[in-house]
Amino acid sequence: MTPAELSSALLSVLDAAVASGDLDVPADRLPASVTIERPRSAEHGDYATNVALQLAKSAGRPPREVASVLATRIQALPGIAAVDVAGPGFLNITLEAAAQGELARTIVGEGEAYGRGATMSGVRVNVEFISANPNGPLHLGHTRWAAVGDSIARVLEAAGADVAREFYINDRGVQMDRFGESLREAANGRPAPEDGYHGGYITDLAAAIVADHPEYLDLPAGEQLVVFREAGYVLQLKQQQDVLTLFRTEFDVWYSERSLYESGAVERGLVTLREQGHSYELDGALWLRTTDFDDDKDRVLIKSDGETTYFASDSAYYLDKRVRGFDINIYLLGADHHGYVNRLRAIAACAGDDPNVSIEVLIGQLVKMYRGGQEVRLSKRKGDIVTLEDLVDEVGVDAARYTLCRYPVDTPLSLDLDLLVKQTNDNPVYYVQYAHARISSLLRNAAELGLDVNLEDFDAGLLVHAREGDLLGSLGQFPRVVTGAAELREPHRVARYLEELASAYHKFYDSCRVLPRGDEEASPTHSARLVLCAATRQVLANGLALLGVTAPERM
RNA sequence: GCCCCCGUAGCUCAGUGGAUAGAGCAGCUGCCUUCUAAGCAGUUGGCCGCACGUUCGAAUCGUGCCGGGGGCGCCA
Repeated sequence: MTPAELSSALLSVLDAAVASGDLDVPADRLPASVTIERPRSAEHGDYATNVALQLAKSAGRPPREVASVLATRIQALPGIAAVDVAGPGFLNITLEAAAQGELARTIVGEGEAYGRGATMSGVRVNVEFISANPNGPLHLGHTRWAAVGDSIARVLEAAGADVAREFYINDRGVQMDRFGESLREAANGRPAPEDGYHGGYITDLAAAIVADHPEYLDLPAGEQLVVFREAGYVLQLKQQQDVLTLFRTEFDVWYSERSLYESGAVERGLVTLREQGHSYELDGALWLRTTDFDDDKDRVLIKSDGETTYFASDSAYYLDKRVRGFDINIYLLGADHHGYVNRLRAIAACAGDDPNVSIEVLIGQLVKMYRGGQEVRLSKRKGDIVTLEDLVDEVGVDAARYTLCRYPVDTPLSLDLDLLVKQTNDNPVYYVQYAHARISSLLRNAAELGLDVNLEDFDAGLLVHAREGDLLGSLGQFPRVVTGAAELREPHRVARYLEELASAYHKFYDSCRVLPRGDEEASPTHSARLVLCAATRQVLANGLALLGVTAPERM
């Protein structure tokens, strides 16, 4: 029996109790679903529900009395071993071993589909993340969004949503010109301009461009800026794309800011905003009245000198996403962009959308990094940067992705590079991966003994050990963890869950022998445990896949 | 000044209003002649920043303080 099945069974019990008059609760006070949770302590049974506590007021009776009415009826359900009323009115439910053990069969049968759901089926979601300027390598901040954004997309897909991963290329504006200028100066053997970029990558890029196009150096300075800027753009974007592929983060859409202008999207966007009546002219500039929607000041779309602002691009970009038919547009932005939240929401509102539905801005706190006990400062201008590529070289894709996904994004993150470099079990990713490798090895050994994972002869009632019960209980939580992570856009819940599951497995492994020893005959218990192992391996693999981390067969 | 985030064990951090607040690391102590010891078991460690409020029940929700970080542009 899965937790979901138990929950709906309890709802039926509730309805029956009300229908028969045992409980007097108005129909509109009945819950839509019954919450089931795993008690922390084993003495509180396999599952617990607080439904009696919540209903006590509507029923006009003490919680324990409500609980006791329900307990009698729950006791009569198939697969229930015991029901206790505890504390202020909790119902603690213990399942029969066979009912609980059947979960292993369900998981092995469903395979990769176990944990996937349909709660967001039919919802079209755009997840935009990283969105860097193509004028330098992706740094550690971008790396956090790469790992988290991609995992959010994976978790949403697992919940049934139709997801597009999108990277907005900030390829317009003065930063690009500074980039071109810095490349030109480097190509000519001159130091970078005061407000330009200084990193070693500039020298390398400039050299690569000159190698391909020595004739660029013969052009006038103004033209050199343009050709170096454009050639650098192409090379740098390609480098970003390659490193993201290495990081297992694939985008469905690379959306160029320039293309908003070339395609007429900006024009169309300005027309839409004017039609909705929220733009106006003042002092020769065109403004959007975002203060109508919680922004603290109106924003300029077109400056008095005729230039469009970055905000105009943002508006046009949102309106273009809208035309493309997304129900929810998720933006992952750094903490230094929190001032953008209200104006992005105001864009949606000005366009006639409900920002509470169509726009979600996830503000992530910055990543700090320590090496040798000293904070590593990041500054792209100075070239003193730790790139995504550096991090992957040092700790590997798995450890990097897992570590970055393990924390909620609104927590500032401190990474100790020395610790990550060690690749010991200081890093929980190894603990989880080790569990998967351990099971894989065990299943290989089983195959050599001629034992297969056999669902036909599987006797769930043999899984009676306390550690087996704990493991089954943990396995049952997975679907709820996935939908919760999707709804809350918090993939770290998957990582934390996997650590719990791995722990439950290691404990089981320590006290329950799976394979027959020596000359021992293979018993039905051995077979049943083998199915339990296979189920655990499946859930570990499914969970790691949601984080973009590999599930190794051997370590 | 206004806005956002954070404050939980020595350190890094989990904890979607539930029962005795958890994990890893660090410290101490045990467990490998048979399935991976990257493991398991035990032990040490807490005014959940402070106060008041809402609730049957608050680390969690509200208000006010205190402390730390970040942000305010006809910049991009």
